[in-house]
Amino acid sequence: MQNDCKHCPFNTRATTMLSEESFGQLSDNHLELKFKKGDTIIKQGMFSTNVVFLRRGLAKIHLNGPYHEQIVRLVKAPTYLGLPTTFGDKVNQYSVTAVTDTDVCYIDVNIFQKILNENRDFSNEIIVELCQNELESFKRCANRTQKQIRGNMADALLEFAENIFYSDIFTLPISQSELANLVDTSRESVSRVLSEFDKDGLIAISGKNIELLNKKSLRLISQNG
Amino acid sequence: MQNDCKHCPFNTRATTMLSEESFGQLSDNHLELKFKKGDTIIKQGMFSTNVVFLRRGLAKIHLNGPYHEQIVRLVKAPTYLGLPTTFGDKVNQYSVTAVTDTDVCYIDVNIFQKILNENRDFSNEIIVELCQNELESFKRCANRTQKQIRGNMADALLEFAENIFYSDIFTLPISQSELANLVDTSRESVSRVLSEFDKDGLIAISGKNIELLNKKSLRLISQNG
DNA sequence: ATTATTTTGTGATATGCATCACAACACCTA
DNA sequence: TAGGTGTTGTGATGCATATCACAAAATAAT
Repeated sequence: MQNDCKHCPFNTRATTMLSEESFGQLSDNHLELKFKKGDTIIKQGMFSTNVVFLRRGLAKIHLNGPYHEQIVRLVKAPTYLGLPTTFGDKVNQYSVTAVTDTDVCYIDVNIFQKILNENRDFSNEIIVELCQNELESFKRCANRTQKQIRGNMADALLEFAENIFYSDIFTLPISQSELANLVDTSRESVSRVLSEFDKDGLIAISGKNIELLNKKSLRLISQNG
Repeated sequence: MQNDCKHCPFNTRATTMLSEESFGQLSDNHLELKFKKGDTIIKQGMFSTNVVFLRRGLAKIHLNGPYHEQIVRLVKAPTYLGLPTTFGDKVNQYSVTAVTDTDVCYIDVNIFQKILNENRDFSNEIIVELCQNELESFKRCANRTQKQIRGNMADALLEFAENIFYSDIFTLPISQSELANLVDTSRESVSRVLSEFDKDGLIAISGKNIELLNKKSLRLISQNG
């Protein structure tokens, strides 16, 4: 509604090649929204007729586990959210919550499907992304279950620095409780391990700010538990 | 090579609608193979130019974890295997091993891609399958980490009965060691829990044969840890 | 500012499960 | 039929980490 999608800076190699008609429909059938940190972007159990394109920001995917809410992964822009809803029974199977302030586009499901069908590059792109997610799930599964806390914590810190913030200095985007949930441990263990890492000179903590001082050692810890 | 794909009984709603030309190319560019229980169907690290269609049988997906091989899931026919290879760098990112005797088709990557591009129903089908896999990964992740051994074992047994063998009496398709690996525990714990379940009258064990006697209780255990 | 609420640090304790150890089977091979 | 090789059952022990408990610090609310 607001903008012309054709000139959106978030177009990828595949989406820049859409037809004029597709761009027109897309422009007319999307909704740009801003979410504040902590806002719910997708709510598990709700009926939805939109795909969500996360343009800017960081979000967490979480769902109802048998006992408590479980964060299964952090996702960073740009990415599409809610594809399993779109291609399933139109009921959100997980929740997505903004971890930072976030810009998203809600795209009507039918338009999205239509564009997908008319643009093989785009549908390939989606398939590639889904395949990569699958692989990551597999690897995370193997890691989480075989490593112990220090290893998983080291992984998480390296992940933040290398794949999310692209800097060895960053502010923890989530609370220690959430981090504990994400790496499958307890809040207290997260606190203890961070203290240990700090004491051992691997990281420097000041409040929520963390600097990785010795990534080599962190990688070693990641490998040796 | 062997058969005409058009008359293959494993065609789905989407694949029966392929063009004559596509069927011709498919027939000329696929390889039907049989694998014995224990055979390697896909080998992690190997270069591959094929998608594998699992037509009949049961297989396990496993990959190199940080310390040891990790089974991430069992898959049953019909399904496509190796999609992340096809849509990635053509190097297998995981291994697949036949758990029962198995029939598969090796389909040339280029043909597969071509057919995918020419058939929106088929590519939708693939996207749907990938989305479902993602959801399952999420749920399994939440379950595995929140439940304890008895709960995960109950899940595994119910999964065998309800989603794989469609019968409350079945033969364990994998060894206790493998099962332990799959449910993230030790071989000894698997043995112990099975004994307990048997002692409590929830299941009846004779050799590798298992009968579920009280699925309601198993579901309860699944929920309460 | 002052109170209320959430987040964090750290000790003490409890426990689920891995690991070790070894015996009893089962299964293939010669 | 024996003898190797992998699988399974079950006790004893140890350890990583969850849980409990509470204080300190930070953040939000009034």
